[in-house]
Amino acid sequence: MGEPTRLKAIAERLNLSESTVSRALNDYQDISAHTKLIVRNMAKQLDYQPNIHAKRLASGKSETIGYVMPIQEAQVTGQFIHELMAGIAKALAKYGWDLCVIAPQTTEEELAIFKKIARTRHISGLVITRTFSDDPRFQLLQELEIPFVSHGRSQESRKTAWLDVDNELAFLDMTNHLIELDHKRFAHIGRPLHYNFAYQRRDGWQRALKAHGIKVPKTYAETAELTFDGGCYAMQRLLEVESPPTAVCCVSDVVAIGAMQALRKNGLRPGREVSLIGYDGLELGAWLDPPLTSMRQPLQSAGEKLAQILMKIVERGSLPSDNQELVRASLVQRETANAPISSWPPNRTQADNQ
Amino acid sequence: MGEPTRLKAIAERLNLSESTVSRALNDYQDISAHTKLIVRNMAKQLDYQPNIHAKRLASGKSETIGYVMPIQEAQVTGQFIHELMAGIAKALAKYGWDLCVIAPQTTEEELAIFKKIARTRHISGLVITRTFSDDPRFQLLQELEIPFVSHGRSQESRKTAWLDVDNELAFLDMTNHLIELDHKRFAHIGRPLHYNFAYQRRDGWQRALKAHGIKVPKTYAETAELTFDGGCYAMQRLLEVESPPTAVCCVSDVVAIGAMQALRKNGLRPGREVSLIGYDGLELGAWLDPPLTSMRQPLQSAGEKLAQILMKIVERGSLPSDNQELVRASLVQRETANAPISSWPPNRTQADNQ
DNA sequence: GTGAAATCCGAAAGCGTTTTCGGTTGACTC
DNA sequence: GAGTCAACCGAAAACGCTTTCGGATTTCAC
Repeated sequence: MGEPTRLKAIAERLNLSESTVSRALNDYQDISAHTKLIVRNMAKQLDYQPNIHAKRLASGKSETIGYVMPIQEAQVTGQFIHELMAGIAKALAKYGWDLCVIAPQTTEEELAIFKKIARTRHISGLVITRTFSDDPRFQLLQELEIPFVSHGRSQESRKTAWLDVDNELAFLDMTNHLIELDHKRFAHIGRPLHYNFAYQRRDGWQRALKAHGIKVPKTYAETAELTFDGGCYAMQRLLEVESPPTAVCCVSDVVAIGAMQALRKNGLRPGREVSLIGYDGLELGAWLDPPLTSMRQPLQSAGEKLAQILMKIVERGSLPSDNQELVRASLVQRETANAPISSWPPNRTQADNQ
Repeated sequence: MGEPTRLKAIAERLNLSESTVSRALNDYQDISAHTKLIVRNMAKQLDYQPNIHAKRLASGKSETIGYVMPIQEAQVTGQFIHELMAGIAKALAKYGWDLCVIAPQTTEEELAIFKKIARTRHISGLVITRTFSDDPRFQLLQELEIPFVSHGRSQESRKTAWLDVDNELAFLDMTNHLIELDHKRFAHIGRPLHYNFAYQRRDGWQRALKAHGIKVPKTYAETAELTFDGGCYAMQRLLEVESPPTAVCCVSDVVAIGAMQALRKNGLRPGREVSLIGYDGLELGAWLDPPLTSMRQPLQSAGEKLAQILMKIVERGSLPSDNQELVRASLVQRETANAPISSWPPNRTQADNQ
């Protein structure tokens, strides 16, 4: 393969100094247009690629951003993470930056890694996802002065950079869609604690109902673990209340899929007696019977945006608080959200007498 | 945050030279045990972290491996990739190596990136996945002398390092399982070309049949695109042959899920009239109705092994051809593989007369 | 035609490690 | 007690780039 081309080689060929060549390639102002041109041509001709380690050592910049890959909660986040990472990597590649994956096994390990990064600075910025409402990472990263951007917000994210889907709006849209289908009784399967988005999604649901003057019993606000089983149990409980809902807004697709299972077990068909909408827009929702209606957030483009925001902050000192952006999720119409049917729910007393 | 600790600081504190400190930390033979001890203690005390760029520049090693993340064929590879990457990252982290994600948009771009890496050497080895039977990457990487290990084989992989699931054995096991359930007519939905594993899986199915002296019509060897629709169409065709099969081995879970859909459309229930086994062991298979029986390969541990193999090759010059390993997939028993029922298939002439 | 101001480039000092090469000890042999 | 040999450490040269500083030209105004 031969030795790679060095700065030195270009300099010698052109009878220039290394420093001139370096500045020409980096587009310094004090190099003439003509010199820049011939240097660049020669660089191209020799297929010059700077030694990245020397560059980073000399400049003190690492041009590498880290992505903290969540692994604790595996539930179908795979697709999600994959698309997001693809977007991040794509945007970074345009500028020659690297994407380095960090996969801590525990939160403690994660925080320890942050501290290490703060000392070595071999990673110039971080993208974090799966944010919690009360998320220790936000404070630590700010203390350590590590530039970062989060996909999702937290209580602590007033002054930090983030990109988030407008969860509240998504659930407002979702609920409105069901209202337009002429449903009257709307339930919500949310998540008890922890994740920040859970609150926002429930709020969106509530706001839509309030805007239309719709009141629902407290029992309609169910919660579940973010798993298939969680959704299944929650739906089961909803079916057991006095007068069960005809439309259910689910905090995630996985939960919705669990809910579908509960419906089937009760002899009901999702989208007939009870309409369901999930959230995540997972591809696999299309493979179910019936295919799951859902809300989808853009992921690949979100990844690209995250990378761009981070580069802006790292490179150009952009203020984190100037980089907060909400994106809108869109409805993926499939077959679990339809107009209600008149025969459901059956008159409870009748049903009880059977 | 203060300046990070440098080698110099340790040297000054201990009245040693930087070179001695460096060699002490790197466990050179010509440094006394006592010196090593005090140097290490001081390093710990000052929380010393070497400047990674200086280290890599000086040593000429990058201690970074790249993972080529497939993005073209998104179909549910997300979970797959996620688990594999988690394993890779975990193993690398133990040795302080970095995992750098490369996400080429096209094959051409991928090959161009390889060429760039060959020149810069800023990545010391690659992990590639989704291998094709006729895969141009194998030859190029060998030519470029870039160390790499593949997850999956290719025609060209005789002399390269790989880790692969024993696809043939997996489908042998899968088919044997159905044979033990007392099925008599076994079909296979495979994939036409391209992917290497497709051949192996079909061969495993055929070998099991041959070993039991079972003969099946040629029409039982179906092929499909690796998608939901592909599986759906293939199953539909299988249902239309003279005497349809009672057990179907599917090349992937997604294909199997499509096949389930085709069964339902024909008023059949997967696992009753027709048994199905998928391949991949996707979590989502458990959420279907009925839950899909499948074969699962270890992914996280595969990732770890891949990383270890690569480090061994890069660091200790281990021969690629000494690093070829087959792992065995295991059956994930769920509910789509059961004993055949006597009422199926109906007598064809009867059915036609209805 | 002088001085000042631009314009352009080279010299050289880093950046923080690793690694080679010698040199200084002290112990050991006979 | 001279010579030999380990054992241990320091000096210094890399590694390949960036960036500051100043010097040499040229340009321009007057």
